[in-house]
Amino acid sequence: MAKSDPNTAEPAEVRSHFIREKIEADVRAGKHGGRVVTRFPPEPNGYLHIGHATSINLNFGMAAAFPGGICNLRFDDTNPEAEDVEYVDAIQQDIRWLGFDWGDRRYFASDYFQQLFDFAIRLIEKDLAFVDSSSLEEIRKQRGNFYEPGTESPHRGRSIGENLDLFRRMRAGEFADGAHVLRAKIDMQSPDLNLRDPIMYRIRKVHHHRTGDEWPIYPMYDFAHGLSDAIESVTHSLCSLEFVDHRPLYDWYLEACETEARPEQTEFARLNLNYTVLSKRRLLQLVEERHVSGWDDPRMPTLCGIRRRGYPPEAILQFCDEVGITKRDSVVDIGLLEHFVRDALNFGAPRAMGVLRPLKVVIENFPEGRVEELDAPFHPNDPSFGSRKLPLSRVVYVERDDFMEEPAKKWFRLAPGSEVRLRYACLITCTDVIKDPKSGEVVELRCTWDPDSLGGAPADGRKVRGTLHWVSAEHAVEAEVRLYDRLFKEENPSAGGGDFLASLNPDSLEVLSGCQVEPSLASAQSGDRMQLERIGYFCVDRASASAGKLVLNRTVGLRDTWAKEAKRASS
RNA sequence: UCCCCGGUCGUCCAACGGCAGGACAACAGACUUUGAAUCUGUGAAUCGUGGUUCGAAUCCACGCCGGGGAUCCA
Repeated sequence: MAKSDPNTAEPAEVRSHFIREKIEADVRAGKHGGRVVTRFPPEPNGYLHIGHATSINLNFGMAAAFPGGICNLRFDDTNPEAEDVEYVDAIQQDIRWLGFDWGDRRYFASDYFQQLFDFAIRLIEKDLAFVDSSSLEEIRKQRGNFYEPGTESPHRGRSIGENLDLFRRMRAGEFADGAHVLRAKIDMQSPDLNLRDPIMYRIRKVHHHRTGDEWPIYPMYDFAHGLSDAIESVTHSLCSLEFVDHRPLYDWYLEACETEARPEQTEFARLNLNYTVLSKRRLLQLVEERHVSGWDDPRMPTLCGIRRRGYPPEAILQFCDEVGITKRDSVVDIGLLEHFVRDALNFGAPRAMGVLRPLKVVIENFPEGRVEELDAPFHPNDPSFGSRKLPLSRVVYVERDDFMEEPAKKWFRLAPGSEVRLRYACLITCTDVIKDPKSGEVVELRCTWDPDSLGGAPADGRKVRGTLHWVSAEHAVEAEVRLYDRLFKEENPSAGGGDFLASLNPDSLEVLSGCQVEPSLASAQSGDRMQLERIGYFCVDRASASAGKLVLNRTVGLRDTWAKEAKRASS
């Protein structure tokens, strides 16, 4: 076998990228004392999705790639209005699930509110910040626009003493929301609008999920982020491309505050995937408007969603590595993710048999009451998985789709008169087709078996092309199966500024009840993954426990070249 | 009209002045008790125009195309 077991295999050769190269060069040059400290900085205002996995993998991965490297988890919780502990908990769970560990280095930007405040005082004392009492509209007007420079605030010339006094009183809660802001004194003429006297603090008398009502003022992202990095002695602050324009400001704050550590910001392109949306706003909308059952709906691109769907974390990591890190903004085919999911599950998931849409088959020359116990391996190419016994009896179920009354060409499954193999069991030949007299629907097949083919191999060695999955009717376990398809019909649901909900795929979920699966699955536990042979990979949904029945989620289907050919022939 | 970042097979990534290569997808075949997996093979790209150079995907200029940037969000 070319590929070995994923548990023992070397990780695929490490693909380099410009950030890894930069860090290597920095370490070689002894920059930042030769240390590597990164951080993953989620805002706790939403659930993590597959796009975040790129950043998590990068930040934790780079830290792990260098001796002594560390990666902090830091919640960027400077805007209490949207943030919540619910998200903090979920985010931690998702990162752990991906396999990363921040040790005891779980931080919050809000842990630094006092230090940040002190930095702000220092900037005022250096006459690099001032309290502006302009209204929101006035400040917006002062900022100018892309084509016109800004104008200085009339309060820009306040004395240091007055600024200090005002800012302290802002902190003390003496003023109403919006009465004043603290602004950095930079350059209203700058072509980079971020440098036009950006706001550092605003008054917001709202409850913070960690600091409670202690602070009536909250720092803005640009001020808080770089300084938080500096406080943590982060060396490499990796973020997405939309912050490129903020880098001069990031550096300005560090310089102005004369921080000891001088972290460097480097930007990379965030992940885009076709047939899905990856914006917090849209994901939140899907949840709130009940287009999906929740954040962990298996159709969601959230980490909890794909976890429930059955995607193994190592597949996601491999996907991240394969996609790489660049500054180009690109759209990755969801098929690549599915490839890695299949790849991981092919090696890691035991096989089982289950019939989604049962068609009854009576084996007429199989004695009533006889049960054959047949040995079937849990994995065709890995004996370490062991095997189980499959009971074979006179009545079995096969997949409805595996029978064609008028077979297509190159069809080698069941059809009147055709001989097929029941996997690991025996050869059967279809002798009769029984239909519902009213509807004409095929309701039962009558077959005969070759008793000398027990186990699936005919005594005379004749070739039988078709092999079908099946279950013994009297031994089968009933299950509900949820078939998932892509959530959106369009490659880019958000294209053209139109309503992304318009491209929601109405067939993204199909629930099948009355499915029949082999008895060994009766003991399957929530989260267990398996391949249902010839159909796809599945995992046991957490609803199984409460529903009192087996509920399986289809993680991803098997590649199906027959379906592809059939589709081509019909079109 | 301003600033910033990008443009390499259908898609994603590599090639760091010296044979444009890999992965996914596609296609053809081998093997097969999963029409899976595996194996073999095929087709498929440097945005354009100039310039520098013995030699340019790579450096320079101009153009074109795409993305981002004006919140008391991050």
